[in-house]
Amino acid sequence: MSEGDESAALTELAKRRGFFFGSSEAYGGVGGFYTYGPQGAALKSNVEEAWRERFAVQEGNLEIEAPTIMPEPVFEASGHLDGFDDMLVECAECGESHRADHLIEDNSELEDAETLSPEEAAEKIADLGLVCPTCGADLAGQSVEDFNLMFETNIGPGSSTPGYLRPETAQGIFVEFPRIKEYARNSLPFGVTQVGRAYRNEISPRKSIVRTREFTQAELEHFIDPERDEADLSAVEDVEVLLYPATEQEADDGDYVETTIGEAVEDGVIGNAWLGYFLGIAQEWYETVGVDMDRFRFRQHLAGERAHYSSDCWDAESEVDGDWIEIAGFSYRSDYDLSKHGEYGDDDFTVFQQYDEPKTVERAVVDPDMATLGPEFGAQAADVADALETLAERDPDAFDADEVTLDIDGEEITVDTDVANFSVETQTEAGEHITPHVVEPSFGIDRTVYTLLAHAYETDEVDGEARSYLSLSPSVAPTNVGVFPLVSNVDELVDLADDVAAELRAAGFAVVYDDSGSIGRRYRRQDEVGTPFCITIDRDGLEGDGANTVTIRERDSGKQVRLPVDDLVGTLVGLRAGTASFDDVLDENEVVEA
RNA sequence: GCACCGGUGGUCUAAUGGUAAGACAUUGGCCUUCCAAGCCAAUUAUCUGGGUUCGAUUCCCAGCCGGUGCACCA
Repeated sequence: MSEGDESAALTELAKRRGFFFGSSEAYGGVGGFYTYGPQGAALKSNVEEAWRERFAVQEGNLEIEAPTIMPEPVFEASGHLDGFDDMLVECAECGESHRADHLIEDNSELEDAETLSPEEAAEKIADLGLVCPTCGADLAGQSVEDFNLMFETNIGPGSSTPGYLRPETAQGIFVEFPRIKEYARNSLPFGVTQVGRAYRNEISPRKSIVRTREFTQAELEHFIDPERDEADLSAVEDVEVLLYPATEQEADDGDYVETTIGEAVEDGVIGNAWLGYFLGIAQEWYETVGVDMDRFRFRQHLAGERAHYSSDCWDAESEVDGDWIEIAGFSYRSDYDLSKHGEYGDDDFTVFQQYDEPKTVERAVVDPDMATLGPEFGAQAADVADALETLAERDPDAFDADEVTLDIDGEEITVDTDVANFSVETQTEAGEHITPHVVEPSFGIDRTVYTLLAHAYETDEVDGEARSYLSLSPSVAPTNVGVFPLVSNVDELVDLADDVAAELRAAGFAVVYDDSGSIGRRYRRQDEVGTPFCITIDRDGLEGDGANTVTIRERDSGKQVRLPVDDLVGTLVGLRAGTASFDDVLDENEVVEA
């Protein structure tokens, strides 16, 4: 398939066969919002379930579900309120939009232009006589527009409690950390996952479901003690990956690095073992759900691309139509998020870590005699006591004298040393409070779905007829199996087909029953939505040696075998789980020639 | 948000200043039919608003939606 055709063909298929389509089309449509049709919703749900199974259940992590709307202070703490806010100025001549704060900072001494109001920024642009970097036209007089990528709303009546739709699911995890750490019995490391919607009021949504204004993320926040918790790479060290490190991206003849997780971590290509671990299990997971690993890579963020608090960051990228699209990000976020919420929020975002051996320390302490200080200093008494405490920590020798001198808001105050009740005590410290570091694998579910569809889209020829089909993995295919009576006007065939369909549904399979038109048309229909297996009930399955048998056809090869009805559920369970291949089924049963 | 291109049944296309053609799909019927078979019949469309005009799906303007490029992507 040539470049450019893939997404066009996919979009057409997606609309026609119910994977996804632009939403609210009856009202003219709205940019950046998509509705998943029946096939797409099932596929997406299967992908989410597969992610849960791997990243929550198998890893022993904790899944939560936080609200999509949170109050303003959450986003003040997270930095989204400021950092997500862009000031744009548009050139009247050529129509280019530029970051107003960047223009001002580049052309003046000002280093914090983003703190200016839009009006102030517009004035500044006029004062500095700034011109459009693209065409050189004067920008004076152009208005500066504030654009925040978060959707704003009001919580409750009135506008006193502004809230925002979360721009990423992660904040819900960070904000609830104080409760979750209790649940986790204050023991690091532990991981918390969340699968849910996030919202960004994108300036320009593009490429169907690749960049939308409402999307689904699956995020894992793995909390560790950076001093103690080391990643165990034994399960992933031999996993082969295609890496595109920052150094290679910057080099003139930069190339991919084919290596294993173990080697990449050892050589320092991947800067952090925890990131290496998650890259490894992500690589394997993507393969099981059906990403074409020849069109998949891990790309390291360039230094300028990374947030300042992140020491290393990798994206998982898939290739569609010649473009690489980011489908997951793996970031070492240090203690940035929890520290910020600890600073802004009321609760304790630290974890108490016990030392292996309790430490004995000598500590200078005071126990100020408030009965004396109170009457003497009145309202200042508490400040004096605090100052004594501070002094004891900083300069215990000061208490050797008869008097100590304190500096209270610039005022010199002298008190008798006795009043302080100074002593040096021997204390036992069992541990310390630390702010955990966070390793964040963050997956874009919609982009994963898009990749799976694009990578699964195939065309070939069967008996001279062109066909298109989706070679989706049986583990995520929206419909597991089609059930067809060969013809619809023979009661015995229809009855057995009904029974088979009911039995498979009872066993938990998504079944499509279809008795319309020719058998070939029914196969094509299922091929096109990626149904991996179709079961046909024919006359040979009703009588004689073949009584109570059916044929099962595999989507990609079109090959068929005949097998007893009683074996169906067991066979399909193995095929869906990936513990059996269709080749195994071909070996064990009578092959039906077309 | 800007620029360019586009918007006709479910889908893909055609045509037109005088209400729209085809293919595929879909539905019903015939047919004991294993890979989009055939025959008969049926259903379904000019993105929205304004303007020009006797008359606009067609021409003009604006908007919306989509594609591409720019910018943006914390």
